[in-house]
Amino acid sequence: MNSIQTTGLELFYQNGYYNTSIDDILKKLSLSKGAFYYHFQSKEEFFITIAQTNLFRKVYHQLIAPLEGKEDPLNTILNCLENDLKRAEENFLDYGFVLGNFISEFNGKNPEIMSYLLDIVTVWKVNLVTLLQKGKTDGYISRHVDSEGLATYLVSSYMGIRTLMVEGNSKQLRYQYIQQLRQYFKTMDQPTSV
Amino acid sequence: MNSIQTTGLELFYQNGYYNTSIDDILKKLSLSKGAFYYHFQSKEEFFITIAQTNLFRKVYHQLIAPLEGKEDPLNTILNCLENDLKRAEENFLDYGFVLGNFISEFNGKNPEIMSYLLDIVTVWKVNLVTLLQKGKTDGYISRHVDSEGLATYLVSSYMGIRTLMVEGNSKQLRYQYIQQLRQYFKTMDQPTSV
DNA sequence: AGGGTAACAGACTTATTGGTCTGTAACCAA
DNA sequence: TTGGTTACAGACCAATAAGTCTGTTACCCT
Repeated sequence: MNSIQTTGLELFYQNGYYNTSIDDILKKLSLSKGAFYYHFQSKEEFFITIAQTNLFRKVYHQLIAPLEGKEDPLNTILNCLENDLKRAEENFLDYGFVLGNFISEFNGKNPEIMSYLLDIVTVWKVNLVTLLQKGKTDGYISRHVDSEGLATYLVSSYMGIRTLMVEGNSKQLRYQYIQQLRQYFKTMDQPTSV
Repeated sequence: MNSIQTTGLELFYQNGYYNTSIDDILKKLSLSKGAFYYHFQSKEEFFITIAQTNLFRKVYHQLIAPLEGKEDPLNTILNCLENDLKRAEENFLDYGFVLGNFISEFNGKNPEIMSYLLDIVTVWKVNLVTLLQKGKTDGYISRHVDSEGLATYLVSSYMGIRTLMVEGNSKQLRYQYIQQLRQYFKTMDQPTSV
């Protein structure tokens, strides 16, 4: 059932995987154990299903899709990240970056789940690299920029700022982060007149 | 007992707080429940003690102390971060950035513990800001640099890269991260000849 | 020596966990 | 109508959790 997955991701995100019981999810939906184990083999298989569908869809929708079909890569990336930070900020309760939270939770404990999570990161990064490369051939970005390195840097810094933003002054953090990124991007602009 | 705290932090770091039982810690030390509850009131109070002493000491030792008494701030910071990434890389099993892991684990679940963790982040950030400010007055850093913003950016990006480095190619990630940081820092250098 | 206390040992309690199993209501084809 | 399958309900089970409680050492002070 789709509602089980949706609620599952929601609670796993809020409380963490190990800290969320099947009963918690079922209670919220007024369902029984029988319902759950009819559709899923185990808690682990359940989470993997969620990761591959709901979680991936979420990341794609928020961080990859907004990049498609745009012209100026650096500004597009900047806007995409800023929008996502704003969305997190408006959320009364923000629990950090979903993907990042799960990665740090499963690291060293469940290699199989880890690989699925890191796959999602890879897809995100590959999309960034592709966009940056295209930006270079299109003359938006200076050719001496290391696309791979920049993508790594973007992903990591974004994961970090989302982790930090759980404290109070998320607005200021977002402003500072975007400002620094903008400053950095300036050094990579390829003046269109060249 | 100090060994309980040391082992406690070790296991909490490896498996997470909620996924580490008191028995796990005691089994590793061949101690009994009585020993633990004689020294600590509860698991929570135990962790808070660890956070305030062992965890803080660790962060201070690795990320703050190496900055003290140095001249050139940007290069000092760069070297400090690079050394810490190398140390993480050499660790056969790396479990990410201790502080970052705990922050994402306790977020939304235990506000009290969260505040202690965020305090440590603040101390780190304040030290960075102070160093950057000093760098400006000493003529190492251009005056138009936003120290607060840069510190935020450094902390967040470092937390993120440490989270990412748990996958296989940590060496490449470290290289890319440091390279990007170096590139960024170049734009802030104040030529000493000016 | 002996009384007292600090520093434990470990059995026990209660609550919660993931998972199993039997039962049952609704529906659909023949 | 009936037989069977789908989609659940919920009691039950074994394992594990944090925390309690009653001992029992070892040592210090007098």
